[in-house]
Amino acid sequence: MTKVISFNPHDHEACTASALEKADAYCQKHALKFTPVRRQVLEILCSDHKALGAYEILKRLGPLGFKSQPPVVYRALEFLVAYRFVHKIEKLNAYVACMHHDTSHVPAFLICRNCETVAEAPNKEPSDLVAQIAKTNAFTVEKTVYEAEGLCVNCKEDMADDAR
Amino acid sequence: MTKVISFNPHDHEACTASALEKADAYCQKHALKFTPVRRQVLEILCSDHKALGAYEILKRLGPLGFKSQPPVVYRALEFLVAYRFVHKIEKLNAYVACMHHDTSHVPAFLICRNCETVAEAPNKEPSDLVAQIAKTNAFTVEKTVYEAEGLCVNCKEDMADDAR
DNA sequence: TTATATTATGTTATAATATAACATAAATGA
DNA sequence: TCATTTATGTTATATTATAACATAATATAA
Repeated sequence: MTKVISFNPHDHEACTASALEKADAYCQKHALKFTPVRRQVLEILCSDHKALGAYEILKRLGPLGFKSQPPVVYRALEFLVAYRFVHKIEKLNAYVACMHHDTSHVPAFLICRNCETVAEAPNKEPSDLVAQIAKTNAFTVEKTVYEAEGLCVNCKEDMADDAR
Repeated sequence: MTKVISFNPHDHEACTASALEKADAYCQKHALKFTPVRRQVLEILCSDHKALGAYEILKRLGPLGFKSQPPVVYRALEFLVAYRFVHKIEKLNAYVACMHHDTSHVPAFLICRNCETVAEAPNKEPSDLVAQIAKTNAFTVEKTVYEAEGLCVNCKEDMADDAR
């Protein structure tokens, strides 16, 4: 189990560029239309490892020359979520760019309640727990939501510092 | 790992009575006010193993003599969720009565997209997956959301029958 | 027991999230 | 080119949730 990128220093330009390139390539390959709004929404979501609400994204689309009615952003999100370029964080009713589009993964997230960073787990296995329960009960799992909210290591350290 | 109650035939009267009794006892013991609205909301949620939206609950409160402004139900839910008598299903923005209040458990759910039944896992351990990621990243987990959506065994059988 | 504080409820208004429905335009396919 | 599908434009509205302030009920302390 390796470390998540979001809580650690990294070349964020490269991280964004990579996500966009991968999406570009995937859409090309599968004849999907990576239209300007769709690309821009993904780019906005890549700008930071935070989950953004649909209306926050919409607000940022405006100055970039896009229309700003809700369906504009919800349609783009629908596309991006359908093809897994973006995940919805159910706990927050908000959206994050996917960090591992190249693998068929079971997304799982760590959400820091302090800095609001959302980290996507770098794993590929489904949760043992849920998989077991499903199996025992002959339940066919189609979609999963695995989200843990708490404090990331950076915020814990900051809080410890403040207490001094 | 034992089977969940919700997808299997069971004495639902007893199941409801037990949930209410446990809540009663717990509130008594901890000097919590299990007021009429709070009790009624729990009873409504116990009526079936489905998740109900706040406004659906509100609609059912009306005929029972309760006020029907949103804060009425949201406050009751806030109490019930805080003390774990009820869980929120984030995927559905809806609420279910807790089936295992006697244990300090990590709630995990199986949601049937066909019959809408929500089953709470009868386990007590956190998800291995999320626990591992959290540990690797020194992340302190405070709340978790584990939800799997799919088809329950009953609905799968029904569909197989229909196809014949 | 009266004063005070706390907790719960009543009530109005509104914020935040999401979709329906129908129109037009652009791209694709026959 | 005509027909079909897919994407976008636009208006309206549905759904979920909370803020803010008032009153009432209950608990606590003097």
